[in-house]
Amino acid sequence: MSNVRVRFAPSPTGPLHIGGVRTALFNYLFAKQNKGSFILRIEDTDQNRFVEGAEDYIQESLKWCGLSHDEGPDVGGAFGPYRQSERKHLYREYAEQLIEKGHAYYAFDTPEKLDFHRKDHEAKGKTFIYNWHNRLKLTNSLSLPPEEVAQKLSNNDPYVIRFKCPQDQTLTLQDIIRGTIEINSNTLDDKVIFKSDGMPTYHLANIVDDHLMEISHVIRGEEWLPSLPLHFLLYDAFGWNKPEFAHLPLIMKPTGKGKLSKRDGEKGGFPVFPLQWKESQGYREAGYYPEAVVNFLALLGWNPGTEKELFGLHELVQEFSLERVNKSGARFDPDKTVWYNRHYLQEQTNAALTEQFTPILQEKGISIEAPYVTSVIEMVKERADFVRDLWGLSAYFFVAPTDYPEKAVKKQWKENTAEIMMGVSKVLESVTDFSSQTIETQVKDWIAAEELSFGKVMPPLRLVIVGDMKGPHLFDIIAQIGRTDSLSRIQTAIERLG
RNA sequence: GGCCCGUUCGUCUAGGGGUUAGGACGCCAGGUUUUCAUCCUGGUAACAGGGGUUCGAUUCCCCUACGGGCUACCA
Repeated sequence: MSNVRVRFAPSPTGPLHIGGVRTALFNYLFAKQNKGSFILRIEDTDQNRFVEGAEDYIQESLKWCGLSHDEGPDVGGAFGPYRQSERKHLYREYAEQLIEKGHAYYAFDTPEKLDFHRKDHEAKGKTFIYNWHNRLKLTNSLSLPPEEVAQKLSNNDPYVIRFKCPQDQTLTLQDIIRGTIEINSNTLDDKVIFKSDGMPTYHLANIVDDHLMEISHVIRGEEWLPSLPLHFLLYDAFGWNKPEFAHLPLIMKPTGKGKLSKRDGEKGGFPVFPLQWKESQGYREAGYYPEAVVNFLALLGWNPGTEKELFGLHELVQEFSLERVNKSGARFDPDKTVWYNRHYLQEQTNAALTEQFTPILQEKGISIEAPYVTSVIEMVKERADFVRDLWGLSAYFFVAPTDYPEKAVKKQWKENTAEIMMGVSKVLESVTDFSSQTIETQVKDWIAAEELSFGKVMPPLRLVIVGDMKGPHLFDIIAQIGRTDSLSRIQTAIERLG
């Protein structure tokens, strides 16, 4: 494929949704696979919906995911500017070009009037469509005498420019994912392409910019499929070559109806945004690795056709293909995202995890040398899904237990347990080389010598050392916390439990 | 309502005219660990329904149902 150029074109109206991240990802993968360019274009033609900080948020999100763009508002490029608001001066000329060619017309109908028509039709159980069957009954440069049109224009009467949709045509559309789609042009409406505020609508700006920026493939969400006929028509009206199109399936709610929304995240306790946005937490803040987010997003709607499902970004670039993207919407599965994160956490080195865990330890008021933390991590990391899980899994390595679960005490603390623990204390005091292996051998020898059973010694010993019936190999823990701490934990437990 | 897109285990999906319909997540059970978790092994569970076409359909076609999207001077 020669000269692939794709763009991710979000609107800065709020935080980037996880579905938007996937659209960006698929664009990125396709571009890189074909040695092409991945372009970021900001579609801010609706000044009413502009949200402060949204563009920065988009940039930061893409960066966090590792999806760097080759051209964009921040890095520039040969086809700039990359914000549509900064390209404003371009669009009117193209809209007027369409009018000259007879593909578009001025329309003077007020929003109130149109609203009335729509409500009126609805009341009668019909749908109001501004197109071939009624455009001559409405107020526009097709229905009005030329003098009156000229008059209105010179009066600066507000107007929009509408695309004149052709009549009685069967349009044949091509989509890489969906194949051939046929549609009757009579069901289409004369979309506004240029607004009365002097800005183009999405449709015009999109086509003009994709053309000017020499976009080769338009990869976007399925919500755009209904406007594909218009876009085809627009390209033809301008006499331009079309890019290829691929409409991605949507990401749906884990349960219930409709597409994934901010509310679902709040209800289900999982993020729907890559980064924190106001009160909504992001994947980053929730402790996800970007590798995990990229991996599960890639497999949501795409698969390699093999049983492999662990992919780094680089592997995805190699193996991705639009042809293997599914047609149907995919329900979002929060459990699987956790599973992916777990995988990427296990892949971290102990040193990296130590670094990631240290801030959490500091928050808990623990300051201890890194090698200690690293060996603790080595012991507990296989149980963790997130770095933050590490604290719950390892707190007893840093802080001696202060109380013991009632249930465990009841089950493990018998009449002679204190005495047995005292005996274990003596063994621990006498162990010369305080390593896990040595401690284990000597304690076991002692148990044998005393003719005790493991069940009478080990469970209560775990309870006093850990403060709970959980954790790694007990002798590893004892060796890790050291002789002094171990002895004092046993002492404390005897005092408390009698 | 109209237009368009879709429909394989609960979920993500593989597959494809004749298969024991495969994998993953989740769930359940067993094993390991004298703990908990991990881990290992196994199990549960699906072709939306009805018509065609065909020797044969889950696979191709049609209809229905269901799901989804769009239907703004929003993207």
